[in-house]
Amino acid sequence: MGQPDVKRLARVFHALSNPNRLQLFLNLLEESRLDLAKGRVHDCFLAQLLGNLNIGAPTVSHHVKELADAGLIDTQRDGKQLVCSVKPEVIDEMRALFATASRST
Amino acid sequence: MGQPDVKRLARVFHALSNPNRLQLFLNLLEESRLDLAKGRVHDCFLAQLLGNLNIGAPTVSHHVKELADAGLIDTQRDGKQLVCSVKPEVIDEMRALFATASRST
DNA sequence: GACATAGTTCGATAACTGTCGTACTGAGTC
DNA sequence: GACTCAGTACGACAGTTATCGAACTATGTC
Repeated sequence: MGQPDVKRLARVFHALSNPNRLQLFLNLLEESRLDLAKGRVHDCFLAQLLGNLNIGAPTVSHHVKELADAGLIDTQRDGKQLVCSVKPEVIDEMRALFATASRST
Repeated sequence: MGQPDVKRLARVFHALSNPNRLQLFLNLLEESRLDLAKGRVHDCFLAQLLGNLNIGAPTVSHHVKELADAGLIDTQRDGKQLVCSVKPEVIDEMRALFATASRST
């Protein structure tokens, strides 16, 4: 028994374990929230997400692929640009994981 | 804005990015839940958490330290044994991070 | 076709990580 | 004190990772 998805979960966490990659993801998450507030679909170009980050394009590309492989984000091309979006399922999974946990009183 | 705690967050995720370490943490989390249900403090000895894990003592010790360094757990000695407990604050932090996020459907 | 833009692929490399075995420490028991 | 038990410290080693620069692809514009 035991949870059989520990490996997959670990891969998710691993994807978030690099500061730059995490920042990338948080930026995207932020964008998604904004877009939800506006009631439209989030269409976030990669270039937008970089803002702060001080890393080269190849590295970014690599990070995006890692996030996608871990199932954290979806990507698709729109012309020249790459459109990124957070996968809600993983968010739900995270929420579930920490939901029942102990609470400080 | 930009969150200044990205590095710390990344360290937390990093601590959970190894399958064995994650399993260790999940076991502890499970124990905590059980203990909360029983209305008593969680007093989980390291040895209990191992059950499934197929790794040597030195490695376990190393992982425990990583979890503690990342602020995920607290440890203290009780005689010969090591007592571990999940730090609620981090759980809260995680919950907050994923709380507002997009929801499917 | 020439050019620009946005991202990718391909090594290479320095740094980090997980695991181990061995040796150690500290607590408790006889 | 001798012994066991639970965990720790230390070094070593194989494997992984983040980042880079250079060359490449694909899309769109002139």
